[in-house]
Amino acid sequence: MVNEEQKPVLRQMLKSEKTRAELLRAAEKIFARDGFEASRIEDIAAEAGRSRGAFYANFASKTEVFLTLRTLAAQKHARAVRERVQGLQDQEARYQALIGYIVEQIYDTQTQLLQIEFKLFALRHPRMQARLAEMHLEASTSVNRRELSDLFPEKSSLPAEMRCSTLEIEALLEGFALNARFSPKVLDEVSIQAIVPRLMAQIFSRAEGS
Amino acid sequence: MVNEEQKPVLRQMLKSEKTRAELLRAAEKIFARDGFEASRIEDIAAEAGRSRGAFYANFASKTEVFLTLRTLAAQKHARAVRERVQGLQDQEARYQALIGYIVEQIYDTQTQLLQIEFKLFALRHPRMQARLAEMHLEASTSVNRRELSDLFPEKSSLPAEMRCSTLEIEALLEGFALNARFSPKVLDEVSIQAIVPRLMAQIFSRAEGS
Amino acid sequence: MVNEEQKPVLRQMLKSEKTRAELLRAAEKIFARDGFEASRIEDIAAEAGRSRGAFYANFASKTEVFLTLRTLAAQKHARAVRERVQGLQDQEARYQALIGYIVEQIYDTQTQLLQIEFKLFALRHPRMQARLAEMHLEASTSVNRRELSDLFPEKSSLPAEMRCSTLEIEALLEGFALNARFSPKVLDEVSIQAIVPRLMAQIFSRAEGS
Amino acid sequence: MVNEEQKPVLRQMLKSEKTRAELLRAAEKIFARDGFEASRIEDIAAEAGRSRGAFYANFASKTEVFLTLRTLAAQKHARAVRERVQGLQDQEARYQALIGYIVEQIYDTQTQLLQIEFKLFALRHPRMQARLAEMHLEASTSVNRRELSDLFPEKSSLPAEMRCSTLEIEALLEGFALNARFSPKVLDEVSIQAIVPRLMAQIFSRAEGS
DNA sequence: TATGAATGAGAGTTCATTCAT
DNA sequence: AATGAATGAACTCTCATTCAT
Repeated sequence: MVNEEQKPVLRQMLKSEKTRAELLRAAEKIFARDGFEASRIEDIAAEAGRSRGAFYANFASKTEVFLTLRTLAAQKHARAVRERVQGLQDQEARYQALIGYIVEQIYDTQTQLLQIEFKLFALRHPRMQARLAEMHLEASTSVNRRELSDLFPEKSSLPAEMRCSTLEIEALLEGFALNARFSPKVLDEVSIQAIVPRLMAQIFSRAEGS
Repeated sequence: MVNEEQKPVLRQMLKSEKTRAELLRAAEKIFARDGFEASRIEDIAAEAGRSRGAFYANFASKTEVFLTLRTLAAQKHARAVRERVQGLQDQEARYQALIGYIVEQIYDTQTQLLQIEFKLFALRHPRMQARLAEMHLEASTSVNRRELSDLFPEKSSLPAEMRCSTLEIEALLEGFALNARFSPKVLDEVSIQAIVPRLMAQIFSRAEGS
Repeated sequence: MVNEEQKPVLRQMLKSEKTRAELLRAAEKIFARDGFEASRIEDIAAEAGRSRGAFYANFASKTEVFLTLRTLAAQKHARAVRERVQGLQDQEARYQALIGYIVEQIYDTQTQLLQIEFKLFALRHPRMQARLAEMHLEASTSVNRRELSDLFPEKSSLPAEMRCSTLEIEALLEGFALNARFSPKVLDEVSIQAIVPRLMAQIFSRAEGS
Repeated sequence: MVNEEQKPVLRQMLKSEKTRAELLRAAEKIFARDGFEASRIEDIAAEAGRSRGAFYANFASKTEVFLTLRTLAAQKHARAVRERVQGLQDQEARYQALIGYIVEQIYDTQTQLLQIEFKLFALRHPRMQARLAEMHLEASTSVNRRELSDLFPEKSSLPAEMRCSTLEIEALLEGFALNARFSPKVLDEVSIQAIVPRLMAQIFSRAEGS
């Protein structure tokens, strides 16, 4: 049987995939906790229950794992939007689902802090900046375009504007996530719920209450 | 005579004040450019035209100079607001002056990036976080309170809300400054002028056009 | 039947011999190219089209394969001398054949560089040095003794001198091979042909033209 | 007085020069003992009674200190030749002085092993090789040319040949030094004294005894 | 026997900080 | 106060070797 020979190899590959996945999860946590610069490979490896060597068997460098993480985050984001929006026939329902998802994002502080880290990283590595920004926007708007094209007909026809509103929303998310973490007592959930949806409405060109 | 001895001492003090000022200016630039972690004392000293020794003669550590910088920035911010607003009798004029100043701030990327760095620093040093957040808000709202108390009477009576809107504005400024630097082509000056004032209005008046 | 079981075993042994031979060839190339210290097991395995595991299935360590290589080189050298000299009845012809073989050796840079690496290795591992030097000379002079005893009758009776001239010749070969590789433009083939045979003659006959 | 201010600075510079000199001496010893690749910065620093940091305050890298060492060795060599030869009016005396110096060199095993290391380094770093070989020969023959031009009139007019004989002599020195260290019992001082001067004479185009 | 993921000691290098001047 | 040589801990990354398969 073919399985007789493939099984061990397959098991090894699965094991290795598990190590890689563990390392990615660990890296995400450590990067968000300590920031890119202050994160130590050893901490990432330890968090994953692996050794430094295992890290370097799976990633070429600290930079590589960081950027890999961003690509995966973009994919995850795309999947999440799709899941929320698909199946909803009503345009208003889809809009509300989208807004709901975005507001939720503020509370996923780890993700938002990583986004901030990623953008700081990009603008501090001028050689990569243009490429990274392009990749980031391509990933973000490709989701929006496919899933939300009919939701904002007047905008979807203008990719440039779509990219722009994507960044505007991200600006809100990142700014509020950072400040909520910085001063959770002052910028608490109640305050955020009170203001963010109204700001979002402005971005989506909808007057409040319309 | 006393002067015989004081003059050189005075000159020394002035010289040392100049060194300190140069180092602070340099630190601000380098921290904004490279981030707190990646900034090197040597680069700061070199940018100031001084040596590592001069740095340590004026500051106890990298952390100290960074935090000193924040205090100074808060004072500078207070002075700037005062200058813009004072002398304007008309309430609407003062409001416009304030809004104008805030929008301007987005383009002072160095300052906003430093604010982001500062907040990231705070939330990554849990022991200091509460104290740093308190200091930051005290400095920010003390300005607002004194200068703007009659401008937003209903708010100034509620320090908690004032602190909250301060953070909301900062969230906007930081989020937009970061993303404008990350992707200047997409989030250009035109886009920012189109959206930020409207978002600001939401925060201030809590109703568009009110 | 015995064959039922031996055949696969034999096949396995042949396969493993091939692997071992491939690894040895690869090791020789990599060691000569990069030097003992800088050579990586992974490079050797890759050059042999095998994996790290195959290497360790055949050799206990990097050191072991390196020393094994020297033993094989000595045997190969012995075989080569025998093939050149045997069957030549004329003493002068045998001398010329020998000189010819030695001069050829200079151009086998890989072999000479490995000899240099081997001797450097020996003198940097004091515990092994005496043993390695003894092995090396035993291998080298055993060839000479058997094959060349009647060629230099007065010398073959003095093993000590024979060992000495062996090292003298090796000194020439290694020195010239190294410098020819270091500066091939200056120490080119013409220069080498012009000088090395004359130097060799000095070592063999201990008098020019005798 | 000018000294009042210069003294401390001068003392610091001297101290720093001493550190650099100590490190160079230590590096020479360690490189010769362990080889370039196996030498550890920590060992060099410890041998110099300094820390790793002191090493990097004086040299950019392991490679840099190694190459610096070669330049210094070339200068030292030039000085030594000059000292031996200058003041000797008789051409034969100068020739003998030169030969004597060269033979002596064989016993300076540390220097010869470093030369071997240097050449191995060069041919394993193809990008630098041509430049290193050129530098090396320029340094070596510039000595010979100035000091020995009238000694070998027919050769000094042909720089190419001079470079060639330089390499030939180095080949001898390196080959014999290596093998003498490899097997000191067999290739002892007596054997070397018996053969090397005669080989040298061949290189200098002088029949033995002429 | 052979694979290659994983280990972990140890390498070169950096840099905040100290200290003699 | 200012210099800059020196320290040494800590970093990223490499690689000989081990081990489950």
